[in-house]
Amino acid sequence: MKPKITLKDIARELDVSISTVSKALKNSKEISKETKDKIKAFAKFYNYRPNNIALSLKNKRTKNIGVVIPDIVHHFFTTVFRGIEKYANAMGYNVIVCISDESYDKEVINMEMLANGSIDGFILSLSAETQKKKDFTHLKELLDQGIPIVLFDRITSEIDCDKVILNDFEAAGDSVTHFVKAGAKKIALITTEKYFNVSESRKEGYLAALKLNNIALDDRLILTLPHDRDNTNLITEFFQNNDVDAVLCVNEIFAIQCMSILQYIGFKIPEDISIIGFTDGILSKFSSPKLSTVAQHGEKMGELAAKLLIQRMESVELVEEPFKTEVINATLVKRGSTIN
Amino acid sequence: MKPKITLKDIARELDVSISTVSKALKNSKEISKETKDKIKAFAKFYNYRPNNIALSLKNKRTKNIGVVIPDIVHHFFTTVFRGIEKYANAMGYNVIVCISDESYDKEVINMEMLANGSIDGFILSLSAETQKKKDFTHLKELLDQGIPIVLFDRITSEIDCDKVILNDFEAAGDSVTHFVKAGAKKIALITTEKYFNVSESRKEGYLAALKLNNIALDDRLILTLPHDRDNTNLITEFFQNNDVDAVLCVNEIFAIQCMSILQYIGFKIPEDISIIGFTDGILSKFSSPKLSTVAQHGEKMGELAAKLLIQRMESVELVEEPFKTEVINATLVKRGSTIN
DNA sequence: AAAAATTACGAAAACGGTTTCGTGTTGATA
DNA sequence: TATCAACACGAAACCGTTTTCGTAATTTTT
Repeated sequence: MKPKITLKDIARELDVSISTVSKALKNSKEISKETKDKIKAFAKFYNYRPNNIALSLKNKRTKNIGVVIPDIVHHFFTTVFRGIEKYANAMGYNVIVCISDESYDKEVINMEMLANGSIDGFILSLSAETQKKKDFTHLKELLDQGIPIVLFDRITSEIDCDKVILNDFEAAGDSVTHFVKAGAKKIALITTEKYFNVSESRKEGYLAALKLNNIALDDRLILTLPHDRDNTNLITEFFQNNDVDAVLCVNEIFAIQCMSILQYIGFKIPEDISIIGFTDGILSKFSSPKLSTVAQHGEKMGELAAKLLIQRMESVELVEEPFKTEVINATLVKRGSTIN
Repeated sequence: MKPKITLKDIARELDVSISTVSKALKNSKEISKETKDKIKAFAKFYNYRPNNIALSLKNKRTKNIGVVIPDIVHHFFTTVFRGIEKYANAMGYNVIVCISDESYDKEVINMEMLANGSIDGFILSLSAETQKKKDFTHLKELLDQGIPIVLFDRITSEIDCDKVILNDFEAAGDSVTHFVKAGAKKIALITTEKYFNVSESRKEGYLAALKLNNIALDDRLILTLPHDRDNTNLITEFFQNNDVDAVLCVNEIFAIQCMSILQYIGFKIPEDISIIGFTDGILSKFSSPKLSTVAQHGEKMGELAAKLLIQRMESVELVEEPFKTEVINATLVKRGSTIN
């Protein structure tokens, strides 16, 4: 076992001062070539690497980014995370992940933990509970302390910071229009209970597109499903009681469930009913027929979020740039569950 | 904007020494009650929190765990990660994630990056390239430096450290036996190219179980699929050319692909052919019929890995305990793709 | 009343780096 | 030969903590 070597160790062994060692390793021209060579050779031999913690303390920057997401076992967040990690890593940053598990308390505690020096900035997507509570004081305080934050996907207008979102409104509208062009008239929406800003935007996009296409809104064609429960019966009843020829689902799981149930009842997809789901995840690619989806480009979103954050962190308060909200354009991936 | 407050700030404002402040906040009895109260009140008011970096430098421990996994957009690794994060967080540790992306170089670079003080220990699953190369010097060096490592799932016998694995051999065998009990005779295996120790163990389990059940091995019933390519044609041909009544797949995706293709060709599942896949992910739960799978209990695996690591890190070299290899028992989840 | 013990605090070192500011020794210039 | 710049290096401060040790001042003991 050979423990890590420090500047002090090198200085002692070579009988020079610590400052000389430090300078020599940074190739300072204050130090003579011979001394530098000697020190470098020694350092190399013993595989010297500066201690990150000491550097962080000295420089007052850790080169760590804190990422707080509601859930990791979730395709969209996973892809966003990959984007963040990729970009951050390329820029020399490490990523510390905390999972809020949709809990307000965990979100707050984790962020406060990390804020005490462990990270230089945050990327986060609000937990469901935080969105319900609408209490963002923890974010405000961090921003007050000068810690930059980038919000993505699950954002709030109450906090002034950089943000990355999807054009949910337009994407939902485009899906509806796609249905209409294929001849659909009775277009259903299957969504989740409120307080998710993304679901709301999608619903509004759905409503707007109906109006745009001169289709009267039929409230009965909007099915709102509870979270974390078996929806099979609700969905089955919905399709038995309503005459529908196209369905837009705000997520992939609802879409797949619809498809299974519809096929079980005896509908043909896409001949009888077309389906589009949000989130272009693994389920969509392996269903039969393959599911047409709104691709959210999570990886791109993550990269962009990381880019915004790093820019903000590295622009050492020169001319406070105004906060940006970047919009990622979702794209409709047409597969077998729609008539194209 | 109110910047973070330090001990020094408090000391200056209250006209005492830094040491007094530090002691007061730790409730040392060296300090009089009045002084303590005064300091605590001040600290509370200004929301003082000790700087993690300074603590890390002082204590020579960061309370950070480095997690290196080949891929995050992968159900199994994601669940393992959740288990790690959960346990680590409960124990007051943070988790820094690096994705090796199946690359040897990334694995090495990331680990060396983190090893210079950023973390106290590693949890990792080897990248495909590392397994191919069989070069583990980076791990050996870290262990030499006294940094503990826990390997999970994709492990190697060449490194002496704590490990957590799945009983792949037995799980595969149990699946085969399950097929046999349901009356199957011609049992196929669909696997990946070598160098994944897990696939190898599963194959051996398959072979052993065949022997145990007195079924002669038919080489033609083992299909080895390449990584990262469209396997549709290979699978289709396989089933057209071979008479099979049960299939064991080493992962979920192969299983789902088989099921789609078989159904497309005209087979009924499970009446004509039964299927079992490894990895109890989201695909299995939403296919029709639902896929019977070998649940790997990733979360449990992650928790256990984190537990082993933290134990190792906190047992400050009192009586060097021997390294353990813990085995997680996979369980067969019987769903609609098998006759039960 | 002198000695001893306790109380309450501060100085300083340490963790591992970076960086500013001397300073003694050269060699070149006037 | 006196002056001065260049060279090569070291001392020390600093980042924010913790902790050991020293020490006045007060209280207790004898």
